[in-house]
Amino acid sequence: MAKSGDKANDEAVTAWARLVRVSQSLLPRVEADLKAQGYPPLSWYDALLELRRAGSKGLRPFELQQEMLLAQYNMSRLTDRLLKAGYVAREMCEDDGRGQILSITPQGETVLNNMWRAYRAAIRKHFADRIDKKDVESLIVILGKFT
Amino acid sequence: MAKSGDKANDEAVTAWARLVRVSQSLLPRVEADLKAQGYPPLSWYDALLELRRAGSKGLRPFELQQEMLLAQYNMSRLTDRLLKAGYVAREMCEDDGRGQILSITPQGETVLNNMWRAYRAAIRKHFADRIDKKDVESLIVILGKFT
DNA sequence: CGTATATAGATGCATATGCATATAGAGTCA
DNA sequence: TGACTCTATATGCATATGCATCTATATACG
Repeated sequence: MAKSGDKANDEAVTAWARLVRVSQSLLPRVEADLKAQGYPPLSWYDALLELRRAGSKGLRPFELQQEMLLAQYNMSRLTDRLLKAGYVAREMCEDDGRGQILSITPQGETVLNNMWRAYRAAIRKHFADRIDKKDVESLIVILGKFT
Repeated sequence: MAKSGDKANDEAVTAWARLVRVSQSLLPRVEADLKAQGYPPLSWYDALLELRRAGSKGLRPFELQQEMLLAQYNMSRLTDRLLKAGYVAREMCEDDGRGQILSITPQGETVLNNMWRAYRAAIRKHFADRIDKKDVESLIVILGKFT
């Protein structure tokens, strides 16, 4: 941040800086707690959660990729790892010869459930315990405006 | 997120999820704008900014590292890149034989200034233009409570 | 002093990410 | 149908990150 002579924008820059700093401070702590308990990265959790939501009809990789705001090649490689770990299953897509359909396996569901306990505890410890109810509600509303 | 039977904590989890999602959505866009204009990553900006703040007395790598919430080896490698680019200078520390002192070079100052224009524009476009004054102020207060 | 422990910083090796491009099937339209 | 374009997914190669460990100096303490 530097001089700009624009009060409103300066404040927005401050808010931006805090947003970035808070997330860059808290996310690694949460991830570290999960890792310390032997769990995979949060991206695995996000993918498995989406796949469970999708239920038995599964998801195409490109759908998951859009949902997770991932680059295509990162989705491709995350898929590899999840397949290798046995947490997702892949079948070829019948109506699109280029495509595949991913779905969560029972082992995937198990790890998702276990991760959720650890994740919830970490969110509580690093975030929820440090913010009051009113601020939580404000954040939900304000951040919810960013689509 | 899953069932927990705890209303307050559920809300905190929602706020957490939005915080993570907003930062994971906006940061890459901002970085992409900078990169499209030929600028280095934001971590370079942060380091150069801290070094400029420190002035002529410079900073020890470990101080910069703490300030930037970086792992030690990442600081070491960021230092390499900044040195190679000519944006920082390194001298040995007189009162600590293990240490060094980093300072920003004139080229570093130039790139910092130029990056700032692009960074400010990107913050405006992706963040400031999408949030109103009241919410900016709320964010500053709420996020400021985290450390 | 001498030994133990702590701190600053670097680095080899494994894994992850970004970038460019490849492959192959789908859609369009003459 | 054939030529073009578009979309879904994969991958080689370069760079970045994480992890463990190394070196060297500093500090503590008997």
